[in-house]
Amino acid sequence: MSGAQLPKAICVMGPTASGKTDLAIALREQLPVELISVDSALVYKDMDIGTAKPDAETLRKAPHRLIGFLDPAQAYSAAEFRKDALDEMADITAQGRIPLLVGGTMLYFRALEYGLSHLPSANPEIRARLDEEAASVGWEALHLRLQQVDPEAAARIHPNDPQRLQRALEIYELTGKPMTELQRAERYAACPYQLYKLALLPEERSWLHQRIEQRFDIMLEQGFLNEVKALYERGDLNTDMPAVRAVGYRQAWEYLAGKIDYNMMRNRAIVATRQLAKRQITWLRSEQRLHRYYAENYSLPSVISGVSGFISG
RNA sequence: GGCCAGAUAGCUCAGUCGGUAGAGCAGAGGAUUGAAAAUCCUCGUGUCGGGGGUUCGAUUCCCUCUCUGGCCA
Repeated sequence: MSGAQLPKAICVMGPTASGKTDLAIALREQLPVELISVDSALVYKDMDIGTAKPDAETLRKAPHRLIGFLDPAQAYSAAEFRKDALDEMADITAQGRIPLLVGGTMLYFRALEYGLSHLPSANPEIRARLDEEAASVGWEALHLRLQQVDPEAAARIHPNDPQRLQRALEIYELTGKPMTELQRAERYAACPYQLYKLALLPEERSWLHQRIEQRFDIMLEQGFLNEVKALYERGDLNTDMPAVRAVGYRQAWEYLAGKIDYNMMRNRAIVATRQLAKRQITWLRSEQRLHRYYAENYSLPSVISGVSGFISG
């Protein structure tokens, strides 16, 4: 139903450790595509090993956009991603190539495809104040307050979900309008591209679990702890920052702070990665018009022929 | 070899003054609009180590065997 004249773009989705990067690089070797990363952790500089960022040599041969451009002290957002990705996509399209978006941050894919409501961006002062309030009166009290100003949002947001509670209250303070009302209004234009979405999903969860564990041990061998130590010793980073909350980094941080021992760090990091993969898979289940391939044993030629059909179709 | 303490959900453990059991973690399912690798919600039947005894009834008491710690030789 969307215009056939729209430029094309490809999405390669999948949970962490499913082999998305390898597939994207293989596709780039055979098709006129340029890669854009869709990953909330890969945006950071100095976080290479623990985020499983493609190494320098790989990036030289197969450049990825939206990788390693942000300092770990900075926050990023789905809205910024959407804008940055659209800019990169326009650039690639102007060169006569096709954007291939690869990653595992499903909210970013959604924001790109379906757009976002017109909402104010995060306001650190208001958030800090709400945190203080919550510390003294508790989030339940703030949930009650939300009930007064935006009963629908209060009904949707669980009292134990501080992050969303805070966001809803923040929006109300910034705009004087309930978040629900703003979300009902029209969203920013959705993606002005024709998307071909494919996903790598494990047929057996245990296969992914094994890969996750092996990959973390390789990261440790590659000096993951030194990488985190360098961040830790900067002194200006803390565990409230999105970068430091990333899977693996958070656990390594606790280890460096002497709060947990090495084995606990390793186990918790692996567990956190499995849980991340599970959430990613949950997103993928509800994804519409998705071309699904088994991560364990898909056939590259058949993926290529599917994508080529889309490109020339 | 003797003595003591254990053996209960995938793991760590609680508990039943005898009426077949429950937490945390793990795991699974779900939500997801400027933090999203985040933040939340829901889900717990397992020969209560094996065998025997007492009892209306034993995972709970008794005996015995096996295994695991610790102490003494």
